[in-house]
Amino acid sequence: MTTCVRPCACRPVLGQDIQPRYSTLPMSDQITDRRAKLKKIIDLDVDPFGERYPGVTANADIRTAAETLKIEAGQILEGDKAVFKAAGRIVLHRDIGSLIFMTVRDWTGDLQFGLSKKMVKEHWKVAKLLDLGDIVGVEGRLGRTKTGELTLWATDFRLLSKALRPPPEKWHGLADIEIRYRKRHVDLYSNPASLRVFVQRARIIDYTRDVLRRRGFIEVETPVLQPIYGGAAARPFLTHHNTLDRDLYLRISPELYLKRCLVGGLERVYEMARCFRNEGISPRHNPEFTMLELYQAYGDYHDMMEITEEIIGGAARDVIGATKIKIGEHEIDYTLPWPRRKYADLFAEYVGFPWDDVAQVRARARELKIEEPKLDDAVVVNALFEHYVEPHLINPTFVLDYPAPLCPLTKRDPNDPDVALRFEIFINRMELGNAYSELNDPDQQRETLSRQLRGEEEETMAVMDEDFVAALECGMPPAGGLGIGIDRLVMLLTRSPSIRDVLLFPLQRAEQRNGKDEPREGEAPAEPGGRSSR
RNA sequence: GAGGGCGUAGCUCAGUCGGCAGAGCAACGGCCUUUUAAGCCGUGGGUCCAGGGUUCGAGUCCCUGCGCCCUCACCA
Repeated sequence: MTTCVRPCACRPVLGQDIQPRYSTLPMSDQITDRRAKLKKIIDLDVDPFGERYPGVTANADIRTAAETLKIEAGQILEGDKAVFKAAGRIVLHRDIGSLIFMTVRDWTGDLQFGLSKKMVKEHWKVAKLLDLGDIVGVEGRLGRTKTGELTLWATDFRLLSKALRPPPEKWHGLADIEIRYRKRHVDLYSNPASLRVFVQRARIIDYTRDVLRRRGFIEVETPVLQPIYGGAAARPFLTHHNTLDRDLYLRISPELYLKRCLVGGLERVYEMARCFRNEGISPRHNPEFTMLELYQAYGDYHDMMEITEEIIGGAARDVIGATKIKIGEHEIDYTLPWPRRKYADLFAEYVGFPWDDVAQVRARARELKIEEPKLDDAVVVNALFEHYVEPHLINPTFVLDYPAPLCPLTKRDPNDPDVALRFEIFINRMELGNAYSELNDPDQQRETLSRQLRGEEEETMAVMDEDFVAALECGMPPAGGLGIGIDRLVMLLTRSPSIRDVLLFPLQRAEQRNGKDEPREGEAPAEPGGRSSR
């Protein structure tokens, strides 16, 4: 049992010990100062960590209300309509003797609170002990200062939480990218733009669910722990269940389970699926990420194109409120409908010859120093496609009808067995979604899962899942299926250059604690204070 | 995994040719009833990411390690 890390029943301890005995962290001078203030506050018989504070109006709503109230500069309004209760974190603080102005931020925006010695009376002593970063609540009257700034003049004020650590620099916020990812809580409260990204992320996901609900889909949850991984070509994470004494994989895709749902008669299903791939990390790749997958019985990949447009184009229009959104150097035009281009046509257009001209494909690959002899034809073709075509796919573009060997889970074109009825949606050169007319022929499925492409590493190769094929043998309706990378979608719509900017807590390497960071739990605390040294 | 860049006060950043470790914000003490990144006077604060080397002398040059970012590869 570790010592108590929260002031709860042991709160009086805080009043006695300025150096709290539970902390293993080095105490900077600023933290020492704040703890000294904490003690003073407790000595004033005030709870520095507040309590329920009901009836708060959001800062943005107070601003809206103020527009209809017509407040003159220098005026403090009389009457019930001017009384508001608000709360938030102090982000700017101006102490002018017996008057304090503070800019207080909640998740809707900022509002100036005004505290005067005369108005807050017995609370004044606590008010003088406030620091940047503290969370406060105020009940008061709306007014404007003589410079016209909307101000909530406190008649009552409460300290709702003392901040024992100082916030980052008030103007620049937290800029160090590494610390923004490692200490996201600090990033969120000091960088409003970061907070907004995650609010918008939630709205985009809500919007997606609304679209699917309107279309009659139900949300299901399928296993993350899977005895056999499948549904994509990727290296999995391996874990182990002790009681069953059995190795399990973290899913790389929910596909094979969602298709079992189709077999069972759940005709329209989707999942916001956290997936895990044991691959490299990049601005577009995180080991865990969120993929929307959905399956619609009796549909095909054309239905999936409609849904893709409705989700992505709709979210741009209705959540972001724009049909054109700039990211990096490009302005993406989300105006619907989006062009449908055949893979074969794009290949011929940008590479210069047909994709099924094996001799030319091999020759070009050799020029690019692709190690083509080891690879299957289709893999080489796709390498050329990625090299020559994908850089041109800036505005949303559906790429249709892929070489069949690349698509083991996709129905073949009845008129051309070399082609699979699959599309990928590209935006800003990035693959955002992937959809099939789903293969529902169990014999063909068994065959495509058995066949391995040269050029794939052993771990990423499709794995035969007999249980899944047996499910297909029970009869799966013809269906359209779609996967959309939610993180990538959020990146595009929020203009975020890295997937880490849209994940609250992206995976980071373990810290070795050289330098700027703090010792971990259980390690010896550094010498407190530091003032005496040197 | 390969290549390139970065790491200095709590935060944002300077630091010239190798010659006393700097600024702003934040903090601390003082003044101030209308501030807007408040202002003014004063004060404290550094493992220059870590370890080694070169040198009379290293934040600076060299080597090794760690972390982050970018590009590439794998992948979505």
